[in-house]
Amino acid sequence: MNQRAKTMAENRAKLISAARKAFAEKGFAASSMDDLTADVGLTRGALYHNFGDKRGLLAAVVEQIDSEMAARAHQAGAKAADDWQGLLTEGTVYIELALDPEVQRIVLLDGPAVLGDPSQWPSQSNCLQSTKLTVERLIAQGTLKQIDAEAAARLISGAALNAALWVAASTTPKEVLPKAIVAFQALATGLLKTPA
Amino acid sequence: MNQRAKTMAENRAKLISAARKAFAEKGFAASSMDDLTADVGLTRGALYHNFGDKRGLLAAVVEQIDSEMAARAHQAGAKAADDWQGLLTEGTVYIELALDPEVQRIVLLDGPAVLGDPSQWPSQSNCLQSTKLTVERLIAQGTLKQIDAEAAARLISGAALNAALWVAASTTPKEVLPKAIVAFQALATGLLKTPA
DNA sequence: ACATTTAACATACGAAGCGTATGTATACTA
DNA sequence: TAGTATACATACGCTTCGTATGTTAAATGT
Repeated sequence: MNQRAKTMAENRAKLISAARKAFAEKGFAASSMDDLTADVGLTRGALYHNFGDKRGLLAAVVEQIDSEMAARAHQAGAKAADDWQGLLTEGTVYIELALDPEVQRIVLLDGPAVLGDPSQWPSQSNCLQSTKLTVERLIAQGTLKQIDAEAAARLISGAALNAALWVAASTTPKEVLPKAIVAFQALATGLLKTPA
Repeated sequence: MNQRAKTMAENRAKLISAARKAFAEKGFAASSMDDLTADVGLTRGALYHNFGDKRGLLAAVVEQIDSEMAARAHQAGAKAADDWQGLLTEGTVYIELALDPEVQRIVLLDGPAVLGDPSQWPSQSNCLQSTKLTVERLIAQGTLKQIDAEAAARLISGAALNAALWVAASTTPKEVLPKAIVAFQALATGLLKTPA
Protein backbone atom coordinates (compact mmCIF):
# COMPACT_ATOMS: atom_id res chain seq x y z
CA MET A 1 0.00 0.00 0.00
CA ASN A 2 1.15 3.54 -0.82
CA GLN A 3 2.08 6.03 1.84
CA ARG A 4 -0.66 8.31 0.65
CA ALA A 5 -3.23 5.55 0.54
CA LYS A 6 -2.20 4.43 3.99
CA THR A 7 -2.52 7.80 5.69
CA MET A 8 -5.76 8.38 3.82
CA ALA A 9 -7.17 5.12 5.13
CA GLU A 10 -6.00 6.05 8.60
CA ASN A 11 -7.70 9.42 8.39
CA ARG A 12 -10.92 7.85 7.14
CA ALA A 13 -10.83 5.46 10.06
CA LYS A 14 -10.15 8.27 12.51
CA LEU A 15 -13.05 10.31 11.19
CA ILE A 16 -15.45 7.38 11.22
CA SER A 17 -14.39 6.48 14.72
CA ALA A 18 -14.86 10.03 15.97
CA ALA A 19 -18.20 10.24 14.17
CA ARG A 20 -19.46 7.09 15.87
CA LYS A 21 -18.80 8.69 19.23
CA ALA A 22 -20.18 12.12 18.36
CA PHE A 23 -23.29 10.85 16.56
CA ALA A 24 -24.06 8.40 19.33
CA GLU A 25 -23.63 10.95 22.10
CA LYS A 26 -25.03 14.12 20.57
CA GLY A 27 -26.99 12.91 17.60
CA PHE A 28 -26.34 13.64 13.95
CA ALA A 29 -27.81 17.13 13.80
CA ALA A 30 -26.07 18.39 16.91
CA SER A 31 -22.65 17.12 15.90
CA SER A 32 -20.37 19.87 14.61
CA MET A 33 -18.09 18.84 11.79
CA ASP A 34 -15.58 21.45 12.90
CA ASP A 35 -15.34 19.93 16.37
CA LEU A 36 -15.38 16.37 15.11
CA THR A 37 -12.53 16.83 12.68
CA ALA A 38 -10.51 18.91 15.13
CA ASP A 39 -10.79 16.11 17.68
CA VAL A 40 -8.69 13.87 15.45
CA GLY A 41 -6.30 16.63 14.37
CA LEU A 42 -7.88 17.32 10.98
CA THR A 43 -10.12 19.95 9.43
CA ARG A 44 -13.33 19.87 7.49
CA GLY A 45 -11.26 19.77 4.32
CA ALA A 46 -10.42 16.14 4.98
CA LEU A 47 -14.04 15.36 5.66
CA TYR A 48 -15.45 16.79 2.47
CA HIS A 49 -12.70 15.23 0.42
CA ASN A 50 -13.27 11.74 1.84
CA PHE A 51 -17.03 11.62 2.32
CA GLY A 52 -18.49 14.35 0.14
CA ASP A 53 -20.61 15.86 2.89
CA LYS A 54 -21.95 15.32 6.38
CA ARG A 55 -24.47 12.75 5.20
CA GLY A 56 -21.69 10.83 3.49
CA LEU A 57 -19.93 10.45 6.79
CA LEU A 58 -23.10 9.19 8.41
CA ALA A 59 -23.56 6.68 5.59
CA ALA A 60 -20.03 5.36 6.15
CA VAL A 61 -20.63 5.06 9.88
CA VAL A 62 -23.95 3.30 9.38
CA GLU A 63 -22.40 0.85 6.95
CA GLN A 64 -19.68 -0.02 9.43
CA ILE A 65 -22.06 -0.56 12.31
CA ASP A 66 -24.50 -2.49 10.15
CA SER A 67 -21.85 -4.95 9.06
CA GLU A 68 -20.80 -5.46 12.67
CA MET A 69 -24.41 -6.12 13.60
CA ALA A 70 -24.86 -8.60 10.78
CA ALA A 71 -21.72 -10.44 11.83
CA ARG A 72 -22.88 -10.79 15.41
CA ALA A 73 -26.39 -11.82 14.41
CA HIS A 74 -25.11 -14.39 11.95
CA GLN A 75 -22.61 -15.72 14.45
CA ALA A 76 -25.28 -16.20 17.08
CA GLY A 77 -27.74 -17.75 14.64
CA ALA A 78 -25.15 -20.26 13.41
CA LYS A 79 -24.81 -21.76 16.87
CA ALA A 80 -28.49 -22.71 17.00
CA ALA A 81 -29.66 -26.30 16.65
CA ASP A 82 -31.79 -25.65 13.58
CA ASP A 83 -32.90 -22.80 11.35
CA TRP A 84 -36.01 -22.14 13.40
CA GLN A 85 -34.05 -21.78 16.62
CA GLY A 86 -31.61 -19.72 14.60
CA LEU A 87 -34.35 -17.29 13.61
CA LEU A 88 -35.46 -16.94 17.20
CA THR A 89 -31.97 -16.30 18.53
CA GLU A 90 -31.26 -13.92 15.67
CA GLY A 91 -34.28 -11.88 16.69
CA THR A 92 -33.17 -11.95 20.29
CA VAL A 93 -29.76 -10.74 19.23
CA TYR A 94 -31.39 -7.84 17.39
CA ILE A 95 -33.11 -6.81 20.57
CA GLU A 96 -29.88 -6.97 22.53
CA LEU A 97 -27.94 -5.17 19.82
CA ALA A 98 -30.40 -2.33 19.84
CA LEU A 99 -29.62 -1.73 23.50
CA ASP A 100 -26.28 -0.32 22.37
CA PRO A 101 -26.60 3.49 22.27
CA GLU A 102 -24.54 3.65 19.08
CA VAL A 103 -26.87 1.27 17.27
CA GLN A 104 -29.93 2.94 18.61
CA ARG A 105 -29.13 6.54 17.96
CA ILE A 106 -27.23 6.12 14.70
CA VAL A 107 -28.77 3.12 12.94
CA LEU A 108 -32.33 3.18 14.24
CA LEU A 109 -33.05 6.87 14.73
CA ASP A 110 -30.82 9.22 12.77
CA GLY A 111 -30.02 6.73 10.01
CA PRO A 112 -33.56 6.31 8.69
CA ALA A 113 -34.37 9.98 9.24
CA VAL A 114 -31.36 11.31 7.34
CA LEU A 115 -30.61 8.56 4.83
CA GLY A 116 -34.11 7.26 4.28
CA ASP A 117 -35.42 3.73 4.48
CA PRO A 118 -32.72 1.18 5.41
CA SER A 119 -33.64 -1.17 2.59
CA GLN A 120 -32.55 1.53 0.17
CA TRP A 121 -29.11 1.92 1.75
CA PRO A 122 -26.03 0.91 -0.26
CA SER A 123 -25.16 -1.61 2.44
CA GLN A 124 -28.68 -2.86 1.72
CA SER A 125 -29.01 -3.63 5.40
CA ASN A 126 -26.98 -6.82 5.64
CA CYS A 127 -28.68 -7.41 8.91
CA LEU A 128 -32.09 -7.73 7.29
CA GLN A 129 -30.79 -9.69 4.33
CA SER A 130 -29.50 -12.41 6.59
CA THR A 131 -32.86 -13.05 8.27
CA LYS A 132 -34.59 -13.00 4.92
CA LEU A 133 -32.40 -15.90 3.77
CA THR A 134 -33.16 -17.83 6.94
CA VAL A 135 -36.88 -17.28 6.44
CA GLU A 136 -36.63 -18.47 2.84
CA ARG A 137 -34.96 -21.69 3.95
CA LEU A 138 -37.60 -22.25 6.61
CA ILE A 139 -40.38 -21.78 4.10
CA ALA A 140 -38.71 -24.21 1.72
CA GLN A 141 -38.41 -26.72 4.55
CA GLY A 142 -42.13 -26.37 5.21
CA THR A 143 -41.51 -25.14 8.73
CA LEU A 144 -43.05 -21.74 8.10
CA LYS A 145 -46.28 -20.77 6.39
CA GLN A 146 -45.95 -19.84 2.77
CA ILE A 147 -45.74 -16.09 3.12
CA ASP A 148 -43.58 -13.49 1.45
CA ALA A 149 -40.06 -13.91 2.82
CA GLU A 150 -39.14 -10.26 2.74
CA ALA A 151 -42.37 -9.27 4.44
CA ALA A 152 -41.76 -11.81 7.19
CA ALA A 153 -38.16 -10.73 7.66
CA ARG A 154 -39.22 -7.11 7.76
CA LEU A 155 -41.92 -7.67 10.32
CA ILE A 156 -39.75 -9.90 12.50
CA SER A 157 -36.83 -7.50 12.62
CA GLY A 158 -39.14 -4.50 12.85
CA ALA A 159 -40.82 -6.00 15.87
CA ALA A 160 -37.50 -6.84 17.47
CA LEU A 161 -35.95 -3.46 16.86
CA ASN A 162 -39.01 -1.59 18.01
CA ALA A 163 -39.12 -3.66 21.16
CA ALA A 164 -35.49 -2.80 21.73
CA LEU A 165 -36.19 0.90 21.50
CA TRP A 166 -38.84 0.43 24.14
CA VAL A 167 -36.48 -1.48 26.40
CA ALA A 168 -33.76 1.10 26.02
CA ALA A 169 -36.08 4.01 26.72
CA SER A 170 -37.42 2.26 29.77
CA THR A 171 -36.30 3.32 33.21
CA THR A 172 -35.79 -0.33 34.19
CA PRO A 173 -34.29 -2.00 31.12
CA LYS A 174 -33.20 -5.11 32.98
CA GLU A 175 -36.77 -5.88 34.01
CA VAL A 176 -38.30 -5.06 30.67
CA LEU A 177 -35.87 -6.93 28.46
CA PRO A 178 -37.09 -10.46 29.30
CA LYS A 179 -40.69 -9.38 28.72
CA ALA A 180 -39.73 -8.14 25.29
CA ILE A 181 -37.96 -11.36 24.44
CA VAL A 182 -40.88 -13.51 25.57
CA ALA A 183 -43.32 -11.43 23.56
CA PHE A 184 -41.04 -11.58 20.53
CA GLN A 185 -40.77 -15.34 20.60
CA ALA A 186 -44.51 -15.69 21.06
CA LEU A 187 -45.13 -13.48 18.08
CA ALA A 188 -42.65 -15.39 15.95
CA THR A 189 -44.53 -18.66 16.43
CA GLY A 190 -47.29 -17.08 14.39
CA LEU A 191 -45.17 -17.73 11.34
CA LEU A 192 -44.99 -21.47 12.02
CA LYS A 193 -47.11 -23.76 9.91
CA THR A 194 -47.75 -25.99 12.94
CA PRO A 195 -47.46 -23.98 16.14
CA ALA A 196 -45.22 -25.51 18.80
CA MET B 1 -63.34 33.52 23.64
CA ASN B 2 -61.25 36.67 23.69
CA GLN B 3 -60.14 38.42 20.57
CA ARG B 4 -56.53 37.85 21.52
CA ALA B 5 -57.07 34.21 22.32
CA LYS B 6 -58.94 33.74 19.07
CA THR B 7 -56.28 35.18 16.79
CA MET B 8 -53.63 33.38 18.77
CA ALA B 9 -55.40 30.08 18.22
CA GLU B 10 -55.73 30.90 14.54
CA ASN B 11 -52.03 31.65 14.26
CA ARG B 12 -51.12 28.46 16.06
CA ALA B 13 -53.31 26.52 13.67
CA LYS B 14 -51.78 28.29 10.67
CA LEU B 15 -48.26 27.50 11.83
CA ILE B 16 -49.04 23.87 12.57
CA SER B 17 -50.72 23.47 9.23
CA ALA B 18 -47.78 24.99 7.38
CA ALA B 19 -45.37 22.87 9.41
CA ARG B 20 -47.20 19.68 8.46
CA LYS B 21 -46.69 20.51 4.83
CA ALA B 22 -43.07 21.64 5.14
CA PHE B 23 -41.95 18.82 7.43
CA ALA B 24 -43.65 16.20 5.27
CA GLU B 25 -42.21 17.53 2.03
CA LYS B 26 -38.73 18.66 3.03
CA GLY B 27 -38.16 16.99 6.36
CA PHE B 28 -37.67 18.64 9.72
CA ALA B 29 -34.01 19.62 9.33
CA ALA B 30 -34.42 21.13 5.87
CA SER B 31 -37.45 23.21 6.79
CA SER B 32 -36.63 26.88 7.31
CA MET B 33 -38.57 28.58 10.05
CA ASP B 34 -38.23 31.89 8.23
CA ASP B 35 -39.86 30.50 5.12
CA LEU B 36 -42.48 28.57 7.04
CA THR B 37 -43.67 31.54 9.07
CA ALA B 38 -43.54 33.89 6.09
CA ASP B 39 -45.78 31.49 4.17
CA VAL B 40 -48.62 32.20 6.60
CA GLY B 41 -47.89 35.93 6.90
CA LEU B 42 -46.05 35.79 10.21
CA THR B 43 -42.46 35.92 11.44
CA ARG B 44 -40.33 33.73 13.65
CA GLY B 45 -41.39 35.88 16.57
CA ALA B 46 -44.81 34.24 16.53
CA LEU B 47 -43.22 30.81 16.36
CA TYR B 48 -40.92 31.19 19.33
CA HIS B 49 -43.66 32.79 21.38
CA ASN B 50 -46.12 29.97 20.72
CA PHE B 51 -43.92 26.89 20.58
CA GLY B 52 -40.67 27.83 22.31
CA ASP B 53 -38.44 26.55 19.55
CA LYS B 54 -38.37 24.52 16.38
CA ARG B 55 -38.68 21.23 18.25
CA GLY B 56 -41.75 22.57 20.04
CA LEU B 57 -43.45 23.08 16.72
CA LEU B 58 -42.60 19.54 15.68
CA ALA B 59 -44.00 18.24 18.97
CA ALA B 60 -47.26 20.08 18.35
CA VAL B 61 -47.47 18.70 14.82
CA VAL B 62 -46.73 15.17 15.97
CA GLU B 63 -49.36 15.38 18.67
CA GLN B 64 -51.98 16.51 16.16
CA ILE B 65 -51.18 13.76 13.68
CA ASP B 66 -50.95 11.13 16.39
CA SER B 67 -54.40 11.93 17.69
CA GLU B 68 -55.80 11.74 14.17
CA MET B 69 -54.15 8.36 13.74
CA ALA B 70 -55.53 7.08 17.02
CA ALA B 71 -59.02 8.23 16.07
CA ARG B 72 -58.89 6.40 12.75
CA ALA B 73 -57.45 3.25 14.28
CA HIS B 74 -60.00 3.20 17.07
CA GLN B 75 -62.83 3.86 14.64
CA ALA B 76 -61.79 0.96 12.44
CA GLY B 77 -61.24 -1.38 15.38
CA ALA B 78 -64.66 -0.62 16.82
CA LYS B 79 -66.39 -1.97 13.73
CA ALA B 80 -64.85 -5.41 14.17
CA ALA B 81 -66.88 -8.41 15.36
CA ASP B 82 -64.75 -9.05 18.45
CA ASP B 83 -61.60 -7.76 20.14
CA TRP B 84 -59.36 -10.18 18.31
CA GLN B 85 -60.62 -9.08 14.91
CA GLY B 86 -60.35 -5.56 16.22
CA LEU B 87 -56.67 -6.03 16.96
CA LEU B 88 -56.03 -7.41 13.50
CA THR B 89 -57.86 -4.59 11.74
CA GLU B 90 -56.18 -2.03 13.96
CA GLY B 91 -52.81 -3.35 12.84
CA THR B 92 -53.91 -3.28 9.25
CA VAL B 93 -54.99 0.30 9.71
CA TYR B 94 -51.55 1.15 11.09
CA ILE B 95 -49.99 -0.21 7.95
CA GLU B 96 -52.29 1.81 5.77
CA LEU B 97 -51.85 4.93 7.87
CA ALA B 98 -48.10 4.73 7.52
CA LEU B 99 -48.48 4.96 3.76
CA ASP B 100 -49.33 8.62 4.26
CA PRO B 101 -46.18 10.67 3.61
CA GLU B 102 -47.01 12.99 6.50
CA VAL B 103 -47.25 10.14 8.95
CA GLN B 104 -44.15 8.50 7.62
CA ARG B 105 -41.80 11.41 7.46
CA ILE B 106 -43.01 13.27 10.54
CA VAL B 107 -44.20 10.64 12.99
CA LEU B 108 -42.07 7.64 12.06
CA LEU B 109 -38.79 9.20 10.93
CA ASP B 110 -38.17 12.74 12.17
CA GLY B 111 -40.35 12.40 15.25
CA PRO B 112 -38.35 9.67 16.98
CA ALA B 113 -35.03 11.13 15.79
CA VAL B 114 -35.70 14.62 17.09
CA LEU B 115 -38.06 14.07 20.02
CA GLY B 116 -36.85 10.68 21.17
CA ASP B 117 -38.80 7.51 21.79
CA PRO B 118 -42.54 7.92 21.12
CA SER B 119 -43.52 6.35 24.43
CA GLN B 120 -41.87 9.30 26.16
CA TRP B 121 -43.87 11.88 24.21
CA PRO B 122 -46.38 14.08 26.04
CA SER B 123 -49.12 12.71 23.80
CA GLN B 124 -47.86 9.37 25.10
CA SER B 125 -48.60 7.94 21.71
CA ASN B 126 -52.36 7.57 21.92
CA CYS B 127 -52.07 5.25 18.99
CA LEU B 128 -50.04 2.73 20.98
CA GLN B 129 -52.10 3.17 24.13
CA SER B 130 -55.24 2.09 22.34
CA THR B 131 -53.81 -1.23 21.17
CA LYS B 132 -52.35 -1.89 24.59
CA LEU B 133 -55.85 -1.68 26.07
CA THR B 134 -57.17 -4.07 23.46
CA VAL B 135 -54.39 -6.52 24.21
CA GLU B 136 -55.11 -6.33 27.93
CA ARG B 137 -58.75 -7.17 27.33
CA LEU B 138 -57.81 -10.11 25.13
CA ILE B 139 -55.43 -11.46 27.74
CA ALA B 140 -58.12 -11.14 30.40
CA GLN B 141 -60.55 -13.00 28.12
CA GLY B 142 -58.00 -15.78 27.77
CA THR B 143 -57.80 -15.29 24.03
CA LEU B 144 -54.15 -14.33 24.10
CA LYS B 145 -51.21 -15.90 25.88
CA GLN B 146 -50.31 -14.32 29.19
CA ILE B 147 -47.59 -11.99 28.05
CA ASP B 148 -46.78 -8.43 28.96
CA ALA B 149 -49.42 -6.24 27.34
CA GLU B 150 -47.16 -3.32 26.61
CA ALA B 151 -44.54 -5.59 25.05
CA ALA B 152 -47.16 -7.18 22.84
CA ALA B 153 -48.62 -3.84 21.82
CA ARG B 154 -45.16 -2.51 21.09
CA LEU B 155 -44.18 -5.47 18.97
CA ILE B 156 -47.45 -5.54 17.09
CA SER B 157 -47.44 -1.87 16.19
CA GLY B 158 -43.70 -1.93 15.58
CA ALA B 159 -44.10 -4.75 13.12
CA ALA B 160 -46.98 -2.99 11.40
CA LEU B 161 -45.28 0.36 11.15
CA ASN B 162 -42.02 -1.12 9.97
CA ALA B 163 -43.85 -3.09 7.33
CA ALA B 164 -45.52 0.12 6.24
CA LEU B 165 -42.18 1.85 5.78
CA TRP B 166 -41.16 -1.03 3.57
CA VAL B 167 -44.34 -0.80 1.52
CA ALA B 168 -43.99 2.92 1.11
CA ALA B 169 -40.34 2.72 0.06
CA SER B 170 -41.16 0.02 -2.44
CA THR B 171 -41.40 0.82 -6.11
CA THR B 172 -44.64 -1.15 -6.37
CA PRO B 173 -46.57 -0.38 -3.20
CA LYS B 174 -49.85 -1.78 -4.48
CA GLU B 175 -48.31 -5.21 -4.97
CA VAL B 176 -46.40 -5.23 -1.73
CA LEU B 177 -49.16 -4.01 0.57
CA PRO B 178 -51.22 -7.24 0.56
CA LYS B 179 -48.10 -9.28 1.27
CA ALA B 180 -47.37 -7.10 4.28
CA ILE B 181 -50.90 -7.47 5.58
CA VAL B 182 -50.86 -11.26 5.20
CA ALA B 183 -47.53 -11.51 6.99
CA PHE B 184 -48.76 -9.23 9.73
CA GLN B 185 -51.86 -11.28 10.40
CA ALA B 186 -49.82 -14.48 10.40
CA LEU B 187 -47.44 -13.02 12.92
CA ALA B 188 -50.26 -11.79 15.12
CA THR B 189 -51.65 -15.31 15.50
CA GLY B 190 -48.50 -16.09 17.46
CA LEU B 191 -50.04 -14.20 20.35
CA LEU B 192 -53.13 -16.46 20.40
CA LYS B 193 -53.35 -19.05 23.14
CA THR B 194 -54.99 -21.49 20.72
CA PRO B 195 -53.92 -20.72 17.14
CA ALA B 196 -56.76 -20.47 14.68
C1' DA C 1 -64.03 57.02 28.72
C1' DC C 2 -59.33 57.15 29.33
C1' DA C 3 -54.92 55.89 31.20
C1' DT C 4 -52.26 51.87 32.20
C1' DT C 5 -50.62 47.51 31.59
C1' DT C 6 -50.06 43.25 29.47
C1' DA C 7 -48.69 40.27 25.92
C1' DA C 8 -48.59 38.68 21.15
C1' DC C 9 -45.88 39.39 17.66
C1' DA C 10 -42.13 41.99 14.77
C1' DT C 11 -37.45 43.53 14.30
C1' DA C 12 -32.63 43.38 15.00
C1' DC C 13 -28.52 41.09 16.38
C1' DG C 14 -25.02 37.60 17.14
C1' DA C 15 -23.27 33.03 16.74
C1' DA C 16 -22.83 28.61 14.57
C1' DG C 17 -22.59 25.54 11.03
C1' DC C 18 -22.43 23.84 6.31
C1' DG C 19 -20.64 23.71 1.65
C1' DT C 20 -17.44 25.51 -1.76
C1' DA C 21 -13.64 27.73 -3.83
C1' DT C 22 -9.04 28.33 -3.54
C1' DG C 23 -4.41 27.63 -1.61
C1' DT C 24 -0.45 24.54 -0.26
C1' DA C 25 2.61 20.96 0.74
C1' DT C 26 3.84 16.30 0.28
C1' DA C 27 3.96 12.01 -1.98
C1' DC C 28 4.11 9.86 -6.63
C1' DT C 29 5.98 9.89 -11.60
C1' DA C 30 9.00 10.27 -15.45
C1' DT D 1 15.41 15.98 -9.98
C1' DA D 2 11.74 18.57 -11.96
C1' DG D 3 6.88 18.26 -12.64
C1' DT D 4 2.38 16.86 -11.41
C1' DA D 5 -1.35 15.25 -8.87
C1' DT D 6 -3.92 15.01 -4.79
C1' DA D 7 -4.96 14.91 0.04
C1' DC D 8 -5.86 18.17 3.02
C1' DA D 9 -5.93 23.17 5.01
C1' DT D 10 -7.61 27.84 4.75
C1' DA D 11 -10.84 31.34 3.80
C1' DC D 12 -15.28 32.94 2.44
C1' DG D 13 -20.28 33.51 1.98
C1' DC D 14 -24.68 31.99 2.91
C1' DT D 15 -28.26 30.17 5.63
C1' DT D 16 -30.41 29.32 9.92
C1' DC D 17 -31.35 29.26 14.65
C1' DG D 18 -32.20 31.49 19.20
C1' DT D 19 -32.50 35.66 21.91
C1' DA D 20 -32.93 40.33 23.19
C1' DT D 21 -35.31 44.26 22.42
C1' DG D 22 -38.97 47.07 20.34
C1' DT D 23 -43.93 47.97 19.08
C1' DT D 24 -48.75 47.87 18.72
C1' DA D 25 -53.24 46.36 19.81
C1' DA D 26 -56.19 44.30 23.11
C1' DA D 27 -57.51 43.84 27.91
C1' DT D 28 -58.17 45.97 32.54
C1' DG D 29 -59.29 49.17 36.14
C1' DT D 30 -60.95 53.29 37.97
